[in-house]
Amino acid sequence: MSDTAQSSRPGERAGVEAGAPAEKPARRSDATRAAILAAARERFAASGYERATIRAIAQDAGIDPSMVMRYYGNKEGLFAAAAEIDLRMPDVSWPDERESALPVGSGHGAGGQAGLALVEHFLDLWENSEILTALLRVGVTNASGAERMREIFEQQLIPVAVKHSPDPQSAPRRAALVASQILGMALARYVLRFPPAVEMSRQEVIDWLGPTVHRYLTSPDA
Amino acid sequence: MSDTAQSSRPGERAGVEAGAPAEKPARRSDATRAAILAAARERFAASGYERATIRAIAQDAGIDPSMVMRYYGNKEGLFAAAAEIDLRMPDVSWPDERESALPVGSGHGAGGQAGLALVEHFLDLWENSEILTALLRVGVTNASGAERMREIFEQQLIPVAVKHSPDPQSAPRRAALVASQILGMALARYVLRFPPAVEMSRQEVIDWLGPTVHRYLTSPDA
DNA sequence: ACCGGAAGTCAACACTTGTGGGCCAACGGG
DNA sequence: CCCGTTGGCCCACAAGTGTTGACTTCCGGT
Repeated sequence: MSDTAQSSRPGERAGVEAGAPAEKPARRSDATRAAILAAARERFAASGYERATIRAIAQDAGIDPSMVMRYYGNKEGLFAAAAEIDLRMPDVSWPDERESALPVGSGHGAGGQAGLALVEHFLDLWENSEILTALLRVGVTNASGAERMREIFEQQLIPVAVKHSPDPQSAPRRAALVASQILGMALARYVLRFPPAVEMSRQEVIDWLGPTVHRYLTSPDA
Repeated sequence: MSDTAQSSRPGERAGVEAGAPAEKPARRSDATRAAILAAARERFAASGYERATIRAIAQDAGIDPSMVMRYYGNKEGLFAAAAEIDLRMPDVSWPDERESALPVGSGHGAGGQAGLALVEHFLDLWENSEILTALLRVGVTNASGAERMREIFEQQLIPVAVKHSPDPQSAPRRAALVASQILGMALARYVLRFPPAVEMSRQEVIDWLGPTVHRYLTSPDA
């Protein structure tokens, strides 16, 4: 009800976070806003929603807690801003039968290029940004966090599945299967840190999950 | 440091929770203890560690918050007690090449009985008790919750993998892969509630995940 | 040089949380 | 029948939370 919050536009262009509509007034406070967002992502990723206190985030960003309120309205608004993410899923022009000069899927051969590439892409995402960890940590205990994950799943993952599934009607289920395997590995490897999952090499993960994901996407079934 | 807590023995024998050492003095307060534990599991499952307040748990159990402290020492102690779980993994005598009069894995045929049975077992576990949801919700944001999950993984899941993997040395990694797929599906279906994952029928889940799990367990690879 | 507004600080609020101490009631063996 | 033990409740504390409003500082345009 209180309209204390201002427009709330991020503005950084690093890594994964946010798309690039660009062309904003460029306020003087943009640096602070970005600092807050970065600190928020870090804290949300490290501690989840409840333990990531506004005070701690503000301190990380080197400003006063009240600034967070000023710029993002309340804690939920801050999370909503921090959890804005573009998975940058590989486009329609999928590297499916490409020449592939890279030694991708080394030991496996017929693993299915689409599956391998997908797993690879998500490993990159997960390892180069804390935002997915934050999203997962919050999504598991917080209603709006879960809602945000559902949105991302629907808007960014299902479309990919549509392009690759033999039957467009089965795409959502296939996307859910893919998500389950990829989120599950992220859970085991980056959040719960099951030792064997952590110790697996990147290539091992790709070799094991690639065929699974590929099958979920393309196998003719129901 | 304070030894306020008493011995803390559960005592119920329902569903999944706890093993059955049995034969305890049987105190007069056992009913209350069980009520607390049940309420705690419910709250932990529904809200995660931080939002499951001792006060709320006590109210659900119909007693005073201080009783929780008396019986379980502190909140962590309560969680530790509530998260005691026996997965009751099918024994060595695995239904691997059995006659299998049941129409298990109906549509799939060569899906691998071990994989199918495992997935089935976990679906049962997940749907008949809130404890696994509690464990997952807490494990994702709480250090000792994650630790508990690692213990369960190591003590109850790896042994199963050992029995089925061609190479005992690769068993931990195989167990981690299995865990990733099963936890991931639980995450998508029971926690994040991705609509397509929720709408899939039990048999569909079994048919899709069964072969994956079977491959992770038995496929000769690294 | 002035001034309006933005950026930022400070101190406080209302509330919830985990936790502990003190007190009362019921029980059951001697 | 009595009294120690046990089960239970009430109240309070200290710490930490999100959130707010008033105050100061700084900047850029006129």
